[in-house]
Amino acid sequence: MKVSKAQAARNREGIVDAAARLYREKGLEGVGLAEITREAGLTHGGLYRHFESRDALAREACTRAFEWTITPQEGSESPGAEGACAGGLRALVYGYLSTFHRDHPGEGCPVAALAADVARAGPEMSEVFAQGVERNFQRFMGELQGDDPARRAQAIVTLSSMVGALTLARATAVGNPGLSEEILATVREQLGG
Amino acid sequence: MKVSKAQAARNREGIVDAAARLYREKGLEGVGLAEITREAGLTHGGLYRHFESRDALAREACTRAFEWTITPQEGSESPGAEGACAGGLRALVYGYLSTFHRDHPGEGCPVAALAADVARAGPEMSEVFAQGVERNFQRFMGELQGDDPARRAQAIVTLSSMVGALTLARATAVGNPGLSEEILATVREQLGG
DNA sequence: TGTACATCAGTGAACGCGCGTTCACTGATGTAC
DNA sequence: TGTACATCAGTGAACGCGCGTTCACTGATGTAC
Repeated sequence: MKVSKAQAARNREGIVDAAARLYREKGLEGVGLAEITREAGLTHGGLYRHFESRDALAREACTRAFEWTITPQEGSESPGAEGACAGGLRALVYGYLSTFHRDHPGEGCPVAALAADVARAGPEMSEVFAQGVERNFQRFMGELQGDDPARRAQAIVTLSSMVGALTLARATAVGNPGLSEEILATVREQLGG
Repeated sequence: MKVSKAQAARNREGIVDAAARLYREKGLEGVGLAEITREAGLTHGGLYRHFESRDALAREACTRAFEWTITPQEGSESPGAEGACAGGLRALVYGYLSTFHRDHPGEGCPVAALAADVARAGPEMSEVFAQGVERNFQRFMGELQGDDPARRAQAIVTLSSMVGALTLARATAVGNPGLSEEILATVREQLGG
């Protein structure tokens, strides 16, 4: 049956939200359209009223996932002995390299969850992704001090380390939990002081 | 038709080699058994004489991929002004964070290519992967100076940065080539001096 | 060394299954009068 | 404001396709005598 325009818009948002979460959890190749629409409380047939194709939905889901932001870890501000690290930055690093973030990719950083899939998903997806990455670099530069080119370099290096460490921690989490925790702890202490 | 034991062994190796390359190129979910056996010059039916299942082959392929080693980049030794970086290390970093490595995942680092897929592939695969990662940390520590716990920490941080930077560079390569090159250059100059 | 035959690596058709996509249909919405 | 009807979001069956896996079969290998 038909549905009000407002409800249709809400349904569309629900599909994008479900896709953004499921793709991060199971990978771009690991989820079908039936599962995504079911998660949004719909059936798969109506999906093409909203999206041209599976790839078009995946691109919107990727954009949506990039609206995610790191949750600063509470209690890691260390007001006394401040390391080689600006105030808010330490909490960001600790939040990103946390066991919770490692174990909840569906609500986490889209770069760590999707980058490898994106590299194989064609030019349009790569463009969407590159814009998200650039926006993250900009946002991260706001947290840093120093002159501009050096600030940007530091943002790139720090974010690369965080993405790499989280990726390694996830892949080793089940097979060698001690190693996984060691990677998280080592890199967050290095970056966060 | 039957085939000599020596030929059968060679065929088996060929399947594992093809799988190790194709999985790194297209992801664990992006290649079928038909394509892998075809690449090895065989048909798909006989695969189960050698491997219990698709997952068992994938595990062997992952082990095989971890036999890969970084090719040091020639001409990047910089014998005069040595940075904050040991001799052979600089060439390793420049080889890893090269455009060539970015564009040839099939013969490259299995961590950057497969980590995200491995995180979703179950406990046995995670164990295989964790062993490969640990072996890479050990190998990298051999290139570093300093006392042991610090050496290990440096190996973990450096490898995390390299994996993250290569992953980011690959995902953005088509959509924003300038950004992709900037990431590679920034991180290799930071790590390699 | 020669012969007879059991073994088994490899072939290719077939299976059930889930995928992305299409489409005839339903019925509440929203518009024209 | 009320009525008649066109619109179109959503349903669910159906499609062709490729997947992992199975299996009857082939015929060279390698062994027993």
